[in-house]
Amino acid sequence: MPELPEVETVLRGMAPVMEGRVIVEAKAWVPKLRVDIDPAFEQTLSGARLVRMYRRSKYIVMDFESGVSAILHLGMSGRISIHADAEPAPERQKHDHVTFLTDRGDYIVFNDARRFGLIILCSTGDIETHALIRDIGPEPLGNQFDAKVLRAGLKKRKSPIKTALLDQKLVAGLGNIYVCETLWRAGIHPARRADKVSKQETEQLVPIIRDVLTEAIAAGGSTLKDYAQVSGELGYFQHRFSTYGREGEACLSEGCDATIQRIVQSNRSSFYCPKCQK
DNA sequence: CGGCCAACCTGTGCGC
DNA sequence: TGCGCACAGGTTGGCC
Repeated sequence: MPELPEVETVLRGMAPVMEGRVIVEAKAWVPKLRVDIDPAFEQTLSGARLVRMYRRSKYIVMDFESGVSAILHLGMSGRISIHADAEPAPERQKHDHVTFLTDRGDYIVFNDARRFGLIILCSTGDIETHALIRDIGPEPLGNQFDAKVLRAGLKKRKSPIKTALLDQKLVAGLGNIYVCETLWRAGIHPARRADKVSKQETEQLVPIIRDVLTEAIAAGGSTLKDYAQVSGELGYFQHRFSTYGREGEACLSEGCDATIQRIVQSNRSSFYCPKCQK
């Protein structure tokens, strides 16, 4: 599920239910996900008031009034579901790892089959310098991201452009799906060396990245299996994929008669049109 | 440091 | 129906 648009969708579902609320009960049902869950997790957050939630790259940050923050990452298979005003408590499902109950009686459940996700505690003042966050590049939808920054990042890399755009140090939040979609719109072959992407192409990439992400957020993200939104509703951007998962199908570019190809780069599938992307 | 691969872990879908 | 394999939206540690 979770690249930037999916995480943003999850955040927008969680924030109205959690911001301003006291977490009456926080439960961690497992000792660790990708990293250890703080042994004091339940004690620290139970009774704490959540004052603000926001997204940084693919991380969701929850600031509590006490000065502690929780950093949440959904990994590959992480999902959040909200059970509004649930009484009695919803039965715990397989792979439900963390649960919050608010003072309004809403349950928030973090489920993650593969356990590549994480939830850690950190002082609110130390978020930006935390090892998970500090090296992340600019937010693609923010003011810090522009052609100049992107060009500087691409020029010093000899890796394929596909790999470079997946690197969170260069730009935050892109994952396999949205890099494939971006490169198709930009007409750039995923195997092209990053430092061979021209200045003009780099200038085009910036608004393309913004457009792809903005459109995906507006669609509620992409749903590959199960649900994307906290309510259980499906995102629907997957119906607008130009390349991702479309190996052997027709290129959607006007007048192009080629079919979408799949190659493997750094152990991940890349989908592209051999005619449109050079 | 840059670049590449394996590893983390479970589930699903497909060919036989 | 069952088995084995390939593959899945992310990140990182270890090795050239």
